Amino acid sequence: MWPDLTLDPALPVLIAGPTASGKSALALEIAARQGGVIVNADSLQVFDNWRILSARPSAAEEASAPHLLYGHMPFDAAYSVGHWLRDVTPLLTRGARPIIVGGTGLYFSALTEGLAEIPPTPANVRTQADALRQSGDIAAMIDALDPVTRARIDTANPMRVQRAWEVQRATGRGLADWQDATPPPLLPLGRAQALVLDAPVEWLNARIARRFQAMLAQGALDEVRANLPHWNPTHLSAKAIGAPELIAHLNGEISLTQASERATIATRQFAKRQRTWFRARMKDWRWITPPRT
RNA sequence: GCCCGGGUAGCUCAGGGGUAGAGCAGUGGAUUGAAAAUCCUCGUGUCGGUGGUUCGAUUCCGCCCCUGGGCA
Repeated sequence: MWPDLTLDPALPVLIAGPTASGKSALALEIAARQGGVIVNADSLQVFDNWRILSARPSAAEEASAPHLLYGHMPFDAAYSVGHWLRDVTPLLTRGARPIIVGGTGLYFSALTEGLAEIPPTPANVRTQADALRQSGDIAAMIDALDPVTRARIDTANPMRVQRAWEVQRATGRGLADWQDATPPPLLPLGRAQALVLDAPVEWLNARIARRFQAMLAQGALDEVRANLPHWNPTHLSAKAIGAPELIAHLNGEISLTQASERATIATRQFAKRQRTWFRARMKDWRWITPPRT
């Protein structure tokens, strides 16, 4: 399948790639050939409620090699790149050689480039910030920032503004200042074998469409139905592509065909954003083209 | 066959005598704790065809073609 892929069995492997590009299959193949523990680097596959919809490895696949950080968080948990980095840290020094695989570019950047050690935002500060942002007074939040942070962030992006405001408010120190004090990375590129799957757009788009139909055939609708009683759009797990669409269908708002179309389009748009991230941030990774299937 | 609508960007449609514009889709980009999130950028297309009127027609008129509805 991957004939010319030579890897050092002792070095950690990183596998990034757009959704539906075949990352998990590659990870399994490497684990089968050389051993190692497969570690999730995908922000949605950490949740326990979306096995099918988030394209997590199947139970059989998980049984064929050790898998960590998959579905280990409850559906209503808060999770972020900071949590993930703390979850990954012990795995880098203990146990089998990690094969870290996922589509969340930010997680990989945090791992290989470092992440500022900013304390978590207290709930009351978050609540205050949510209220401010929702009141539409972004300008007031921008005004409260120090000049360096203000110049560094995208002030047209309310979420980036809110994040900077929360850090300032909660720690009394500017976001830019924190970022400038970022510690060295846990796993610099030089100590890993970093692979990016370079999937041709047309090939990937066809796979995306096919995969959503396959998810439905595997029971995605039942999986979503099971979430209906506790559905809450503000949960992080509710951001899973396809979840809001299938919820809308179950509520009788749109047809299954419409839901499929919307979910497929959203997945394509997501893959495009991933490609942009990888192109810009993973120039020094090893780019490999998946075998045609 | 007759009557009334439509035929404009990949899709849905707006507009209107001086060669046209929105939404969606798509493109490129940003992105250090919501990142499957969030945000920014980019709109030339025989305005169905063909004759005519006009300085000038995608816009008005004739005919033709396609299409939705109504009457027979």
